[in-house]
Amino acid sequence: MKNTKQRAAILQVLEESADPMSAEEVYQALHGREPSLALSTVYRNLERFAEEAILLKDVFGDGVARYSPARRHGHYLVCTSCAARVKIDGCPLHALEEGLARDTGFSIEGHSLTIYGKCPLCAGKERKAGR
Amino acid sequence: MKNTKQRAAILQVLEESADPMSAEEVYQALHGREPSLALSTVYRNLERFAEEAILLKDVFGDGVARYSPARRHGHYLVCTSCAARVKIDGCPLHALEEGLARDTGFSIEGHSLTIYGKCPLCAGKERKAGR
DNA sequence: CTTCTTGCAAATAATTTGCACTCCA
DNA sequence: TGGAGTGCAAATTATTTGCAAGAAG
Repeated sequence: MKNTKQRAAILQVLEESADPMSAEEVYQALHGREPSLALSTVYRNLERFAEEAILLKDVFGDGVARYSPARRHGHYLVCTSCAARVKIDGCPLHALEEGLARDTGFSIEGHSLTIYGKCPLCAGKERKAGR
Repeated sequence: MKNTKQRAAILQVLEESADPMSAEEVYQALHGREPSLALSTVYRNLERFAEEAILLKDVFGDGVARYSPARRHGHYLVCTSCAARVKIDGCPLHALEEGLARDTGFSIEGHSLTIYGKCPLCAGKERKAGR
């Protein structure tokens, strides 16, 4: 994999972001720095990085794929009303994965976990509004 | 929510399917039974059912949303090469969710969990081919 | 050099939406 | 009957792809 300016920039943006980003968001973030960068280049490289396990690809409920550095392993609790997000500390799955690998012969590469619910604010609003 | 022939048919197909289905798949499955059914109706109702928590919506890595009966709670181990799927028995998350609800004030509605890896067959092939 | 990448523009594919008509409650 | 639900076709939106020009090793 060749080392290009565009690739470095894309990875840098994602490293600096606290949240997973969509292709469009990465593209917007880079318009200042790299005015000629093409959106398709962003797509191509995000996909490529995901294949190489450098980034983690996650398709959210809205149908938009978002990416985050693979090493930064985290899961979120997301509100289905306002999309507020709370990070879940710790990951209860490593133990499970070991057992699965043993039982199925799969070599585990990763996992995607998101928990959905209503945050206290939205739960309150809905109760008042009667949905 | 009114009870229509189309809605009943859509739910029935999903109940009978062992695997989560996309809108397109549901539509195809019903073409014989309900020749005039519109694809947009399938989309609208799947989305509606998901809102009502009757179905569980899950957007896979290929960007296609698939739905399954919400009561049938299951998680899968999927091969990133051939898409083979193995069901994971038991769900280790209910305990985690209780703790989260207490800590964050969220009312938990559900979660989505998929574990990725290579199945023994594909792992073998790649070793031979040298990727 | 020569192969991998990029930019651009055009092509896809999944999903959504406007509108007139239909059917359940 | 009245409004929720449907079918159809057109519109969106995210993502992909072909191709000629450009840059990395």
